[in-house]
Amino acid sequence: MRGQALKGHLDLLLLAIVADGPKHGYAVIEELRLRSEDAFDLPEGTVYPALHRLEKAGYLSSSWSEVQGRRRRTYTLTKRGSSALGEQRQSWNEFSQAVGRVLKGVPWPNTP
Amino acid sequence: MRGQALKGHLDLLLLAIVADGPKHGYAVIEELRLRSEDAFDLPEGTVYPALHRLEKAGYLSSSWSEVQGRRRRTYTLTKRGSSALGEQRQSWNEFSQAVGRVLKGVPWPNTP
DNA sequence: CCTTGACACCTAGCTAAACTAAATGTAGGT
DNA sequence: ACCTACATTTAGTTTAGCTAGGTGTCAAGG
Repeated sequence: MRGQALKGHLDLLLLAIVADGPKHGYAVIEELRLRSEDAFDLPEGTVYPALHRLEKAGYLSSSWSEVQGRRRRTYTLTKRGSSALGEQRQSWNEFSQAVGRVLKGVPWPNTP
Repeated sequence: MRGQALKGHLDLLLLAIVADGPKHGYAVIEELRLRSEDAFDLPEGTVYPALHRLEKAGYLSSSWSEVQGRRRRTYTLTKRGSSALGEQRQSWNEFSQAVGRVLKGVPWPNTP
């Protein structure tokens, strides 16, 4: 599934990563790859704009720092971001369960 | 979740519906709403073009008929569509499990 | 009779998300 | 000197899903 489409669930994933502690963009990418066991190996051009989007939306805040000559932008989950994460977890659950029901086949109870 | 984004998993859902027997577009929409318990209530502008896409891709074949004065285009899953469905089921499973792992938090084993 | 709503199909055009493909720059190793 | 890993940025392409209309049949109700 490498380099595949995240299709609208990227925000959820990013918020979930940052929820476990502030991280800079590059570290978010690594963590996402690590946690998903290589399923999500996202290009920078996907993640960085998404982080900007989330900050603009007020879900993340960022601050610059310099570590060994390299500048980093570290993101922290805001309060709004935290509640957004909660909602998005919820809707992911509903979504994935709904897909499960569709894939399972006919919805009628057993008619023996 | 009504009127929400399906984001790339629509093909899978449509193939799964038609896999349970040939159906015309309108019936696909109803069946999808039924099976998902109202989670997926898709506009025609979403479903019809998707069915056309799937037919063009060789996953569905269609034939016209007339039932009580109304013309219907009925879609049937092709062999290629059937194997595509198999693959897409698989990749849905991997995808949803990967999301699950990310949402669950840190991937390391318990360190007591 | 005429309107409304369910049935049944179609599509031009908009939007936004994910990606490609570049660019910039530091640090460390060969 | 060059390459790779680290770290960030963004202009531009693609495309999926949706909006918002259009066409037409049939049955029911006012």
